[in-house]
Amino acid sequence: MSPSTYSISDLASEFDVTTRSIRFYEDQKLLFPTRKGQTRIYSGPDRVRLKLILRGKRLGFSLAETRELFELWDESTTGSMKQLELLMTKIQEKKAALEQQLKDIAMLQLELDSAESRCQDAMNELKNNPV
Amino acid sequence: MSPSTYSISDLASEFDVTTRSIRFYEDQKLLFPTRKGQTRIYSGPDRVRLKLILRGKRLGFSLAETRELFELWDESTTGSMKQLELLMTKIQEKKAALEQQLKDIAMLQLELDSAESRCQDAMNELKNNPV
DNA sequence: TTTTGGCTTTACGTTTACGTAAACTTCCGC
DNA sequence: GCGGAAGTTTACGTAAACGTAAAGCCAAAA
Repeated sequence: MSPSTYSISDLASEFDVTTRSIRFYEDQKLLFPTRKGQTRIYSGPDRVRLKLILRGKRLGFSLAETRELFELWDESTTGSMKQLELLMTKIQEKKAALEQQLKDIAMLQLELDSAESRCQDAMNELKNNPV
Repeated sequence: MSPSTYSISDLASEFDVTTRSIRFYEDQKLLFPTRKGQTRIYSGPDRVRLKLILRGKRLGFSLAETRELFELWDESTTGSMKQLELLMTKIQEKKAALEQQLKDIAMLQLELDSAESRCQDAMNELKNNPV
């Protein structure tokens, strides 16, 4: 079964990032591993956070954005109505941004498909009509 | 009907970017407007290029990546088989990257939906059970 | 004619997200 | 008990993508 704690290099190799990056995320208040002496110990939830950070990055989220979401989420457990409404707003914003991204991807896929077939045509032409 | 040429501020306002950015893209060999005296004149194809640059940016493409695709595409008209094959490879790579992005978005949408309903629950709870 | 608005170049500054090197501790196997 | 691997902190360096003056050209309006 999957372990319940991880070393920094465990996570680094699993997600293919450098330990430097992981420490940097901690520096930016995105991760809060516990310590055993000086050594960082990462829990299951820590690991999930890292996964979310990286997913966010692949989608163009800045670390600051991701941190803001984490903070709102964390505060929401103890939060006032105001806090909850703010969180809700941010969630809607991100959802809307993802919708826009889906559109962008769809457009780009069409263009790449078109480019692909033009490219294919050119290759066939070259085969049948060598210079 | 839509004009066939554009000033730099036309494009800047249409796409909501600064003229500084547009000039920077030119500096990075992504755009090649003609000149009337010193003033830049953008054609329809130039405008399309800018749109592609910005779409790429929203999807996390670096300017260098986008430029490489542009260059391969431009060279493909006069290109050898080698060139065409390289272009084809790059197109496949981008398509694969977009597929990954679709997965990331799907995952994140699920998580945001879940967060949204938890948030909604917490808000209802607060309404029915005020502190 | 002057001044205003938009364009230009040049160049240094800034933010984000790390890379990289130095110098140090801790533990593990031999 | 010693070397090496893996961890740590501190701190300067870097690439990308612009921001932000500074200083000047040029055409239309006042």
